[in-house]
Amino acid sequence: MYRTHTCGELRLEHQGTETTLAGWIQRKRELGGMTFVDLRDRYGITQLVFDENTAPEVNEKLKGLGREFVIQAKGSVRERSSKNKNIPTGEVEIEVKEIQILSPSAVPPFTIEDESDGGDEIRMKYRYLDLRRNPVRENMILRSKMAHAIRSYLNDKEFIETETPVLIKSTPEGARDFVVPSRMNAGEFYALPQSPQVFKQLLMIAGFDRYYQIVKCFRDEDLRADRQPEFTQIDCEMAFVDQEDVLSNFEGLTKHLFETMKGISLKDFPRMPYAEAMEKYGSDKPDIRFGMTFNDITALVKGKDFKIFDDAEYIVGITAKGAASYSRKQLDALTKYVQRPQVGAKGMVYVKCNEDGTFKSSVDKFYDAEELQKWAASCNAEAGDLILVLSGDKATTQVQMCELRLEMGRQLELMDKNIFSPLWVVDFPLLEWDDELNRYHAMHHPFTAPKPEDLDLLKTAPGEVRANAYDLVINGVEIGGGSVRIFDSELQSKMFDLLGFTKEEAEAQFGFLMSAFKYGAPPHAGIAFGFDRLASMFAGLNSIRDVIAFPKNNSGRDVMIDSPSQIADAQLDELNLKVELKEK
RNA sequence: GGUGCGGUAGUUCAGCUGGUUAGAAUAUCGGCCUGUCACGCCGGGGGUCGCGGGUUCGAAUCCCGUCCGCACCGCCA
Repeated sequence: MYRTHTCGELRLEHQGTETTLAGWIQRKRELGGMTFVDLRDRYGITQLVFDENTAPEVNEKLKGLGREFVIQAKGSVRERSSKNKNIPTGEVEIEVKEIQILSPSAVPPFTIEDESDGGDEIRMKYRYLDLRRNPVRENMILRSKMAHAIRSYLNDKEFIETETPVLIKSTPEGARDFVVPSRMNAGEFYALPQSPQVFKQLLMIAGFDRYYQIVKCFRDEDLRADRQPEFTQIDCEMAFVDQEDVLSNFEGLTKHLFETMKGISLKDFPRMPYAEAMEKYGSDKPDIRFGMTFNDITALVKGKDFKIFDDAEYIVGITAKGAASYSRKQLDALTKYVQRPQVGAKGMVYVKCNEDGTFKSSVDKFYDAEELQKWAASCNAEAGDLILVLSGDKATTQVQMCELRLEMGRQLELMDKNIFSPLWVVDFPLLEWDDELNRYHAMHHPFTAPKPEDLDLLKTAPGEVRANAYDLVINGVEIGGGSVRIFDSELQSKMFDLLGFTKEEAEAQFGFLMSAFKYGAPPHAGIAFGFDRLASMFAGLNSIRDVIAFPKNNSGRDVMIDSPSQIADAQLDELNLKVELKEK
C-alpha cells in the first residue's frame, strides 16, 4: 500500500494517527536543525517535519531530495506548534519516521506553483508538469464536472448517448476536412468529422428520438484562442420537435449548468432575430451585457455637403455614456483603432455632447449645433455622452462599428466577467451569397430547413429565405447553434440543387441520406454546443486551450509530442502513398 | 495568405537614441540557521542576446532575410 491518506485530508482530529503519505515535494525549508517538507498531491499539501528526533539515516536520505521528487513518508500526525491558517491541513504535521524515494525528479524547467514563473510556450512543452499546477488542474476538474452534469441532465430526459464514427467521408461543403489515408483501399481517404451531423439525423430516422454525444470534432482551419483543430461538442438531436422544443430544452440545460456549476440562476433567454442583431449590434453574436446599440442616421446626416457621408450607403452612430470627457488623444487612439487593418475603417466621426449643452464634433464645419442636436436625439445621447459615427457600405460598416462598440465596452468597463447575458439569435438566413464561388452556400449547413412561410422565395429571392436556425450566444461568444432539419427528400434535393450540386454529386455524397428520407423520416431538429468554449467561459478564461488537457498551438502543433510529424517510408508504402511536396 | 507584438541566464523580464566585463528577480548549487510555511542571511555557478546575412572601427541594440511563439484579419457549412 502506497498511502493510507491523501495529502489533503489530515486534520487535528487525526492527531496520533500513524499515516503513510505519498506525493510530490512541493518545497523544502531547511532551518538548520530541522527541515520542513511540503508534500503535495492532487488533494492538497501536508507538512512533513524532520528534526533531531528523526532517525539519522532518514535525515541523511532527506538531503538528496529536491522539488518534484515523488516520495513516500511514514510517520505520525501531530498538532503543529505554529499553525498555518491558510491551508486546510495547516493545523497538523507529520513527524516522519521513514521515507522512501519512489521517483527522483530533475529540476523542473518552471516552478510548479499557482503563480508559475513559466510562460505559455514552456508550459505547453512540459504540459504534464503544467497540469500539476492547481489552477490548470482545477480547470480540468471543472470540465469533468460539467460533462458529468450534462450527461446526467440529458440522460434524465431520455437522450441516448450514441457514439458515431470518427472515420467518415469527406464533403466539399463547410470547413476543410482532416483526412486519413486508407491502407486497404488504395488511394482513398477517410475524413474526420466536422460534426456528426448526418449520423445524428440518421439516428432520428432510426427512431432513437433523442440523441446526444459529447464528441470530438475536427476542422482543418486556422486557429485562434477559441478555436482548436480538434474540439469537443455537446451534440444533440431530437425527433418530433419544432424549434421551440429544442430552444426550451437546451435553454434548460444551459440554466442547469449555470445553476449547478456556478450557482447562478439565469432569467429566460431573450430571442433576437438575426436581422435585428445585425441592425442593432452589427453582429450575429452580440454581447448584450451592455447597450450602446446602433443608430442608423443615414437619412438624417446626408445632404449637408459632407462628401464622405453623402457618398456613404450607411451611416451609423453609437452613444458612449459619460464619455464626452474623452481627450483628443483618446479619440485619436479610437480612430487609429478602427483604422487598423483588422477593422479597416477609413476614419471616425465623433460628437461630444458637453455637460453645458454645447457640442464639439470632428465635423463642425458641416454641421451646426442644431444639426448635432438632431444627431444626439437620434442616438439617445444626453449631455456628457460621446457619439461615435462610422460610414461606408452597410455590411462593412456594421462589422467595423461592432468592433468599435466592443472596444468602447472594454474601455468603459461594461463587460463584467461575472455577468452572463445569454440570448438566442434566431431566423438566420438560409443561404449566403459566395462571391468566390459565384453561388449561394448554406449559412448553417445544407440540411437546414427553410421557414415554411419563406418557401416561395426559394425560387425568386433565395438570399431572403430565412431558416429555422438558431444560435445560443453568451456575452458575445457563440456557444452553440442548430436548426430544424429538412426531412423530405424532395426539398433536400432542391437544396442541393440551389447549392450548386449536380444530381450526381448530391447522390454520390449524400445518397445514403436521401434514401434514408424515403423510409419514413420523422421531423427532427438539433443543436450543438461548443463544450470547450462553455468550459472556458465557466472558468472565466478567454482561451479554450486552458480547458483542454493537451491543446495544440497556433500552428496546429502539439509542441510536447511534436506532432504532426513525418512518417516512415514503410508506413507510406503500406498506404500506397508517395509524398512529394508542392513547390511554394 | 495578411497585420501587429514578442524571442536576452533553467524561467520571467530589463537593457535596444550602437561603445567597459550584458543585468534584476526567481530557480539552481554551497555555507549558516530548531517552528518555517513565498522562511531568512551570506556566497557561487549559470548567456550561441532565436538563426543567417549586411551596415559599422565596434551590433543584444540599426537594416534585410528567415524560423519560432502569441493576438487578430482572411478562413472556420
